[in-house]
Amino acid sequence: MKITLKDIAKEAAVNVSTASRALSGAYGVHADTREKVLAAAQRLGYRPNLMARGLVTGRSHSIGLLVSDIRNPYFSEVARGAEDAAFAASFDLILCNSDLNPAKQIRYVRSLLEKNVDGILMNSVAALSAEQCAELAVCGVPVTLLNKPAGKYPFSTVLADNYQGGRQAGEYLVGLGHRAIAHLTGHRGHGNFADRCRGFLDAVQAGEGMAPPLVIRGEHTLRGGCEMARKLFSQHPEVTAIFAANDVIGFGVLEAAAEMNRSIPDDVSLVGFDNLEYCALVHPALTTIHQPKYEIGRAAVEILLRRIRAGVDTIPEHQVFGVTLIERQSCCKRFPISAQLEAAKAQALEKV
Amino acid sequence: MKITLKDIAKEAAVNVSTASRALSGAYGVHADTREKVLAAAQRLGYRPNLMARGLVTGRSHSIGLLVSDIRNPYFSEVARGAEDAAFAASFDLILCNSDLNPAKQIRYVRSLLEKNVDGILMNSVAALSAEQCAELAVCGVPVTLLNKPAGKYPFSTVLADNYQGGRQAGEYLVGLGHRAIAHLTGHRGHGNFADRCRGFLDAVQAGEGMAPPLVIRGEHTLRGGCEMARKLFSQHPEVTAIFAANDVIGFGVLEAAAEMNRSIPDDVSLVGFDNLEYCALVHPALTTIHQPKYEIGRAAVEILLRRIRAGVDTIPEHQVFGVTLIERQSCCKRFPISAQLEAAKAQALEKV
DNA sequence: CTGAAAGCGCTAACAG
DNA sequence: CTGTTAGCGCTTTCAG
Repeated sequence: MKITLKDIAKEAAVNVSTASRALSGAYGVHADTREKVLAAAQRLGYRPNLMARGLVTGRSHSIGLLVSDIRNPYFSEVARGAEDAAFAASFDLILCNSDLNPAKQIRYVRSLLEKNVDGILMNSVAALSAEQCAELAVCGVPVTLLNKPAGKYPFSTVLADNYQGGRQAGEYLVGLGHRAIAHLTGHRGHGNFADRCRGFLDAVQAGEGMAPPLVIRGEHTLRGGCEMARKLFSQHPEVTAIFAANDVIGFGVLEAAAEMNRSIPDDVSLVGFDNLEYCALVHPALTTIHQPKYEIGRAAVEILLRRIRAGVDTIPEHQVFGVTLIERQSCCKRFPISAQLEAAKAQALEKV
Repeated sequence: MKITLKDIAKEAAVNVSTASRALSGAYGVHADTREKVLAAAQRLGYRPNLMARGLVTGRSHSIGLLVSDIRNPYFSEVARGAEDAAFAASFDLILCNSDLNPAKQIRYVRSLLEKNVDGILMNSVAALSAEQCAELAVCGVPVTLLNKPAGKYPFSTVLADNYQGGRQAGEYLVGLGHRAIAHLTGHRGHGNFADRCRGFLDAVQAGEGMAPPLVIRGEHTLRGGCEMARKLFSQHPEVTAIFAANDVIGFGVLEAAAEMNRSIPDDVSLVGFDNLEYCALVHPALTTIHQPKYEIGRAAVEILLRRIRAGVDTIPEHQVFGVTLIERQSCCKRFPISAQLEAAKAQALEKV
């Protein structure tokens, strides 16, 4: 038999509303009565029913977290940061794995809304149609997007500086002397990947004597990375460096390389993105672009929480986190055909 | 303005109760009226309020998942399996990270109960006191434990055959000729680790000419594994093999070995437990005991769901999954002092 | 088959 | 400061 407010009101010989006030620690209740109520609640082991409370207050004290797949260590880091921040604010986190499937995504959102979540955190609205985005925009609760610019919609966003990251990766590889570089990324329309790609392409195009960069698209998973790399290795022997749009893809490249007897970094250099813990453990250790995953998750719920308190109609916040290149063992210097060109440039510089 | 049942009742010119029945697809409502109601609901974009429904039905259609840390790839696999099963049954999953902290754990449980979750899935009640376990046992919702025998409490359980796994690891290492083997594990009282340890010790004790096995305890994380291994390498140069209680600890050993210039497997062999995806990627690839993580998560919620439907007072189910050793590159054959002994045995066998 | 009414447990005016 | 009174949105008897 569950203990309700009514029970403790009776026990303390007061009205339920008084009991409610006493327990919610509000003003307007005599110290003595409060004591009495608190004691009764204690004695009976009272636990409030949050559904009932939620029904009247309209808040559930829970937020939805929609990621493509929690098994991706990137998302488990983000999720942990998010959950810690939620816990600190006494909010619960409802975990949803969308697999980037628009139907699943929208079904999750609707279900979260039916449960009256106070806010939604989501990874990718990539696959969503305009109507679906519009539905989200007016759903009545604040939404913050992870790693995706909000575009014209009133969503808050928290992102790593994906453009700069892509650019740094590109510049690094170009600086190492690579002239034929491939980029392995996810399917088109994936927001953060698009920015990484742009940054990378800009860096490559700024290099001299570069072969036109090759962009290969596939699943952004270990399996996908492996498949893309197999294709690349067999069809494009000329490329000497790869920029993988995330570490997990990079790990797939490592697997494919081992399979096909291509040495990394001797035959081909590899740069990843995310700086997962496992980068240091794989062989060779993966050079990558670091982004603060845990902090992104935390910041995302903090921003969401602020907006929940302030109201959906307040203006959305945006936060971008810097990224840095972490050098490990997956890249080598190269002196390809353009070596002379570089030497000449060096001479020119010395004369100045 | 949110659309309620009342709105659609008015729109369809029926009573709310009729609308309710029509929408819940129940018997006892004329086909025509049902059509009318469904059409109205469609037109107005009606979405039921699950808090209100839950308040009367007493069910929330959500279950709590309590793990120590979702960043551990073991748990993200389990969580994904669990979430998929929950999604299939239209249940939501509330993610909680306990860090094995009893205070946090109990706070989560209480908060879940206040939210009226229909069931709880938890990883470890290790640190819980007897009273806390008792509280859980009578909390009113079914509980299923992951990787932990239920003991005397009425919890369902889903576990890998941890004893056999530990035993297989031990036998494998003994069979390879190792005579001084260490076991790196978590702190005492961690259910599944205890069984792995027993299995391992039994295997070692069954070996001939074995040095007494060394058991070192610490955090069951990469950091912890690293620390334990550092200690081991510096204080016990005689050990030639390590059984890590899980892969993550094993990864820590790899890191420590690299740091201290100990070669794995040439100087010391290493076996892990879990068979995480990253085992194949680390260097050297980790030999380990495979357990079906995704399936464990899925089975756990399926069992939980069955019990939710049948009632808390039904008898708990128990399911154990088999494990297998996966050979990779982290182990070497050894011919230590006891080589003669083995040779002698071999001769003896040949004569038979 | 359908409507009326009660109530899930709680909060929030509104009087007193 | 405290009690009374309404609901929140829904399901579920209970009559009709």
